[in-house]
Amino acid sequence: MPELPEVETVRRGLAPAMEGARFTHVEARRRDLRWPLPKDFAKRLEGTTVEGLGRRAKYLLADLSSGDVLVMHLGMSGSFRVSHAGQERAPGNYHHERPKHAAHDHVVFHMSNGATVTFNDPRRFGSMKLVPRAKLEQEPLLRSIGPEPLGNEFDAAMLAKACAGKKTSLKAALSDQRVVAGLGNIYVCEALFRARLSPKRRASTIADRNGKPNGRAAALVEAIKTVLHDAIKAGGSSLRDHRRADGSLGDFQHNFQVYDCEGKPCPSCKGKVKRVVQTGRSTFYCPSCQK
DNA sequence: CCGCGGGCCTGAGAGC
DNA sequence: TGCTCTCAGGCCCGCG
Repeated sequence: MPELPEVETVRRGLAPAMEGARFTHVEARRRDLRWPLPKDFAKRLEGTTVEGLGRRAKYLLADLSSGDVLVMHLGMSGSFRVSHAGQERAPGNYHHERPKHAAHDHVVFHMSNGATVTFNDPRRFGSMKLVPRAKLEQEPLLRSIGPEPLGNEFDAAMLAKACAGKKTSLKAALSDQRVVAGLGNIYVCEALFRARLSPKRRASTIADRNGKPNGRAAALVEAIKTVLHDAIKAGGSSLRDHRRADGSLGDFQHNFQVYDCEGKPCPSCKGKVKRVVQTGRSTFYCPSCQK
């Protein structure tokens, strides 16, 4: 899945189909997602209107007229597709059959504006949950998530404070949603490269003894914001699963400097990009540029 | 509390 | 061609 730029791309694609529209019919074709959908999932949605579609970290949040918030996560392989009445019928197919479901189409929203929004997720690490708006603050899935990296309040002081005293690596710290929201394996690698910091460096070394930020913290914040902005502008990265809601691919994978570039020349020094495994996941970096 | 490793799933791609 | 193996963008949980 999808890290922050991919989720934001999906949100922007879904918003025109969902905001201001009512769920006329909901199909919960498979309820055994990461967490089982409740039996009354479809019933609780039908008849309600989507007042807004937002995002927090890698979660999509649909604010509903019923007073619930529909919390959605794409897991590793989840995607949404939007289609409109008539569009799904192939030319020449004059039988008035219901459109066929593709494999792994688990949830289908039929909207009052004629849009059909389909959630597809082969690995089923994705999830949906209905949470009363008044209880959103206490929602365990969201409660301990750190600052939004593109928000004004996310700065060097905040990142340094979150990393101060951490014995773990910068790679692990930035991947921790409690430190900063929305980064995953790709954008952590890319941000560290742009900040010229080693993924193996101890996280605490971006702060001084009092938890105040140093130049490394400032460079890292700048790199995170830049890489996320650029990736959103490109519609996210399409490696295996991610597509925009209209089916088109994101473009940012062409701008990877190190991610998935093992053995290729570093764009900066022309040395070789190296792959190592940290906490069970691949890390890509340039050992000579990133210190 | 912290940090790590396992497990959840399916599919794509490499190697034989 | 077909089998087996490894790996994949995330995150919760239990362990030490």
